[in-house]
Amino acid sequence: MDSAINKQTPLMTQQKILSATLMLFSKKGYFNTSVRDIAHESGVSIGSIYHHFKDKEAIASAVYSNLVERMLAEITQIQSKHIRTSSRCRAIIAFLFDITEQEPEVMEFMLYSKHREFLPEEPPVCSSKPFELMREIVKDGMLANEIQSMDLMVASSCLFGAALRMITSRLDGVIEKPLPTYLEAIWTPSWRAVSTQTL
Amino acid sequence: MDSAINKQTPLMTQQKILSATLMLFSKKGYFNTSVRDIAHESGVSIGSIYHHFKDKEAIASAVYSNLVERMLAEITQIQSKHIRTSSRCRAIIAFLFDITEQEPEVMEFMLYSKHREFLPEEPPVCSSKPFELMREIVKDGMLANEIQSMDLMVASSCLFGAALRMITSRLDGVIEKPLPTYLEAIWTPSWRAVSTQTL
DNA sequence: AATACTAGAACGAACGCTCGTTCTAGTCAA
DNA sequence: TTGACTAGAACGAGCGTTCGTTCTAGTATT
Repeated sequence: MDSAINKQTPLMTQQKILSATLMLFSKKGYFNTSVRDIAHESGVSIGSIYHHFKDKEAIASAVYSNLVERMLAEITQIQSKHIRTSSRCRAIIAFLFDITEQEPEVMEFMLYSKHREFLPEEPPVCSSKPFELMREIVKDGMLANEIQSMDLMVASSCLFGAALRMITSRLDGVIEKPLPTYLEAIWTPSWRAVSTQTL
Repeated sequence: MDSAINKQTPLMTQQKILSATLMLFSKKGYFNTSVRDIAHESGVSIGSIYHHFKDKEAIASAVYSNLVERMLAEITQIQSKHIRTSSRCRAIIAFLFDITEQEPEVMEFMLYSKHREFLPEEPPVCSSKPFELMREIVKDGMLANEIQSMDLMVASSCLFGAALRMITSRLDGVIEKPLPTYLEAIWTPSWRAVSTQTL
């Protein structure tokens, strides 16, 4: 029981299913992707897919919560590595820009798909934990007097709205250069918008 | 022909179909709305629907281009009524906030649905005419030295990103108060982000 | 070591249902 | 009577899902 036997299959199969699903969903969307497509793309049979997941929605749900958890972990780490609010928020935007370039499917699926259409249970993205944490960070920034005191939602939108807009534009193919190119250009005015300091 | 007879049906039927469709699409999404649903909601029969529109996609396309055209007209008018860039942009945000409250379906459909999934031909929203016009206005603002000179996409994202984020948050039900309440709160930092003047 | 047994992972043909679309019949104004 | 319009039954394709089965590996028994 306690021996280190390598069972090759139980989690690996799930992973294959999940990553194929993320790819297909971000490329074609939930409704244009059939379970057969997932089977074909992942190399896992339909029967096996249904052995591991209750139904198509459960696959989507697993993909989604994996990504949310990963985002949360990353942002939590950023929070602990930086002290000043400005460094924290800047690092968050840098992270979001990087991941948009390296794994566009992730961002595509997180920001750009209407989860409510196929995950009726799930709350909207912007009330998910990572977004809540971002607002938490902004709130701390106000308490520390780094950010002007104002409505929390307003401040968060001002700080991250521009970056998020750049991300969706990039995913739409409206921006040609990689996002990290624009990090400074976006960060300076974003921070200027809410900072207590007049630059 | 030129008499004032009220033919009840020719355009009215199309309008009934289009407005029922907008309502259903924004509530349940394209794929969760069947043509039968549209028939039932609009009070127009399936046969009649297919008499007026080639297929389901054509209905979606008509809804979409109607909205885009309407937006464009509105923004064009704003452009001509205001001279300074700041007034123009502020008025655009005010308009977007108003329409979000009065006809949330419109904004829901324009901003929040993944058109590429069901309108493969259509370019993404942010390269549609209204958005282009908004960028045009920003560009003029830079030439007039009202807005700091920087990448056009960056400036537009900074100016409108926060407002757009507020809109999607409101549509998601994360914000309880009507958007126009926040107009000043959003506008001040948004403008501060890109203005040439240090406030 | 050889055998019998068990658990669960993998498989894909088949099912039933819903969808978009077509078809045929009917209505009404000119 | 004609032609634009309406109606809803009928059709067939494609979907998500189920099910009976086979395959694989680990375990217990001899």
